[in-house]
Amino acid sequence: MLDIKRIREDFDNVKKSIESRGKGDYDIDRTIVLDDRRRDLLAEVEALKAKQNKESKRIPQMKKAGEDTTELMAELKELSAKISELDVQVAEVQKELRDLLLTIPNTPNPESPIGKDDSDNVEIRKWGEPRKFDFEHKAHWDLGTDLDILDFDRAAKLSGARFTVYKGMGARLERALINFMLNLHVEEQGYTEMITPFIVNRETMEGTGQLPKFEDDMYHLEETDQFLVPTAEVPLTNFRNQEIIDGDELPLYFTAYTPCFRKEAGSAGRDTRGLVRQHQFNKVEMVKVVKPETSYDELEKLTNDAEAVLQKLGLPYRVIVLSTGDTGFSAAKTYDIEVWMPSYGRYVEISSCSNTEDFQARRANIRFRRDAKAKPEFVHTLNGSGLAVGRTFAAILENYQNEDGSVTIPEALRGFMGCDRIEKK
RNA sequence: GGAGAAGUAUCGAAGCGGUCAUAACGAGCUGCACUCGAAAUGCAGUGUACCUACGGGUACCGAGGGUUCGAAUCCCUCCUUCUCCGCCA
Repeated sequence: MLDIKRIREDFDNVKKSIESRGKGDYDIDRTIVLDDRRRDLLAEVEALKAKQNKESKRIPQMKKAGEDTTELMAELKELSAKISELDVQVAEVQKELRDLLLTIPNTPNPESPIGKDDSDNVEIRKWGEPRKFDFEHKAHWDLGTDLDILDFDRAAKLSGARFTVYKGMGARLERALINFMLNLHVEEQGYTEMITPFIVNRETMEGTGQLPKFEDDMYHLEETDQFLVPTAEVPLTNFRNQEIIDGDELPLYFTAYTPCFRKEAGSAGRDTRGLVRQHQFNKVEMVKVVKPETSYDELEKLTNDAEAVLQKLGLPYRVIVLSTGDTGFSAAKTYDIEVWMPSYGRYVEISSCSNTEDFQARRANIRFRRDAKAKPEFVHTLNGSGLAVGRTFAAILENYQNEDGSVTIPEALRGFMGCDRIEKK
């Protein structure tokens, strides 16, 4: 959520920045109109309340003095009615303003390339060389099915399209990846491991920006008005919401494995085969809660932390910075990490690392105090996948496949797997 | 799921429908004094947000409603925690 004060004071720049994302259905001009109205109403009602407080205090005094309070009470009753009326109006305007602010995306960082979509993203760096195959390589869905470690058909029978059953060494590999990633983040990169709820309430989803705009993409439990998490970013970022954190505690580094649930509404026909786009997938997520002046350094480190996973697995990747038009709703700046996927013949997104600055912190009300006497300030929050496990699984199958259909296990995973290859039984 | 109890500022905790609630009291924290220094002690200060004609004003006692001239206090709904029972990995 943007600061209404900032919108007021720097209106032209904020508006220009938002509009660099491309067309949106939000009306920024209206925030000022509503805020003006809010201020007027507040001034009016607060003056009346001041009078009400003052006059009401006279009643016990008058009673004590034996005076008649009937007239004053009648007067105050009228005043009270007027205040109630104005209070309703204030509440309405405030709600309308908040609802509007909740639909306005974050202002992109000025360094993000201006552009309308992913075609304007800019490659920052590359690591590793895509493998040249001297045999006809297969896609991971065929490899997985042939090795009998992935079962898409029976998953469809259980649940529907875009679900997968991992079987035998497939399940083992998925679990190995989760453990490998978590160990790396915890032991070498200083993150605190968390296991969070996979179901969260509406307020929590609002805090990170999934709601109110993207409710259609989320799995909703109607009876209790709760949601299946679309990413661990949601519970991890909101973990300290509504708190004023002691500055000495910062920065906070959290990591968690969760399954992620997404309806993938609007992506019909895209990536229909394989593990790339599922309704339920596993992900290890990293979240940072930091002081504002450090957040861009932290973003670089966060991105490096995610890259380390791919480097240790020996998977070729590139890092791109998203254009303003492709940057997510809550983010000010985002690096995507894309892994080389032979079946696609291109790099495929496997991690997304974002600095949301104070956008989520405002929504979730996460503040900190630099020292005992300082005023509370909003923190900056960052999140990044480290990594999407299913896509990593797919990348390993495809990049490490052998001519006979077997798959070599990357060095770093062998301790978790207890073997160095998966082959047909 | 059933019965009961409780949610007050950083923590503990008091609080009759108003006149010592701008939330007592205790602890913590900050500053000062005392001290070679520390402890102990003493004194002072110490919530958040919004509005502002910068003089002040308003709101917040789990959340949201209601009654009243006036609500932390009375009523209703919901949430959370604790205890007991039931069920259960």
